[in-house]
Amino acid sequence: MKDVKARTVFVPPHRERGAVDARIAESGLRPTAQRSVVYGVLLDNAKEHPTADEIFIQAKTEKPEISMATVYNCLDALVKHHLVKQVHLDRAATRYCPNMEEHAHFLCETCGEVWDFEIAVKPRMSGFRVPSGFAVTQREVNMRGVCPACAEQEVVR
Amino acid sequence: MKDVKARTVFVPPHRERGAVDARIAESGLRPTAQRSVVYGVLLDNAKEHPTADEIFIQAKTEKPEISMATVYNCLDALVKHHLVKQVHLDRAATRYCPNMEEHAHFLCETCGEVWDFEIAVKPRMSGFRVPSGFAVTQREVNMRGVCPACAEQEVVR
DNA sequence: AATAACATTTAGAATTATTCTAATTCAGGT
DNA sequence: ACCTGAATTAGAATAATTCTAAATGTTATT
Repeated sequence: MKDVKARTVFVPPHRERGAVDARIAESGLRPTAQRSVVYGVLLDNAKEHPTADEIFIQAKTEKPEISMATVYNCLDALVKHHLVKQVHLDRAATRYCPNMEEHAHFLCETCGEVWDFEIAVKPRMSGFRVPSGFAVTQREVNMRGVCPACAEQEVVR
Repeated sequence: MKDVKARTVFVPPHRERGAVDARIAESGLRPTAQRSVVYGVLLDNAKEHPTADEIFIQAKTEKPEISMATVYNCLDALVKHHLVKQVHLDRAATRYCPNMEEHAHFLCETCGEVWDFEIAVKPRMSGFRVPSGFAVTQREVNMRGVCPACAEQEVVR
């Protein structure tokens, strides 16, 4: 699997960078400089579903003193406050996604890129029956397979 | 989150232990002693969605010479041959599931147990639109929330 | 404005899951 | 029995994440 940046099919609504602090505050979190940078980086790179590490590298260009531990702290805080969600596609590093609309992820097993798939019908995890008594607060839908570009190459080969 | 064994709502069809080797062979894998033990342990503990580590501990009681690397090797082989699937619920260790029927997983965020949720309608990842050109070979649906037992306790408290 | 109380950040060490490596063992075909 | 390749093994190595303790920053209280 090549080590390539992930792209997306479904482009999440873009958020103006100036509003980042406001959003953080609205969520109930104190908007510290570090949280702003981390969330900002994530918003700017939503399509790439970056890992903590990738976020750290980018955040460092904006705020060189930031530490890896802080990136993890901030991400955890953002996740707890529902501004960001984690994507667990495989054994590899967790990816982060600031698109909070219900959508699925697709991992191309050939090139490693990650894509967003939107839902057709409204929400509701249609098809899955939640037994009574269980309170579902979060859903994660992941698919794997081959993306169009890689499928093409296989034919050629 | 307490460290508790996982239970299940949906009990996967039980497989007789004697047929384990046959199944492995059918999948195209050579049924070695280690693969039999690993797959057997997994079938016997399907409800618990064990981690590689937990499988290792159990496998060791049946075959003391088995090594952790072998458990990983076997699990990888079983996954490749579609006898087992990986479950990526969070940052923690990957869990393994020998129930290959399409179903979802539910993680109780309070007690840490994992449950199987069956699908209501037939298959088809209904609700999610797969853009044309993408070939989906595998799906994983995970939910998180609070299980009945934990919900009960919260009320009491 | 000073102080106390608390939250956040930091660097680096520690932990954990997983993968890698090289040597050894095993199984099937000749 | 012997050869060849596959599978297994122990242990080292790696990678992601968490932990720790100290330092810094923020807010509330006086």
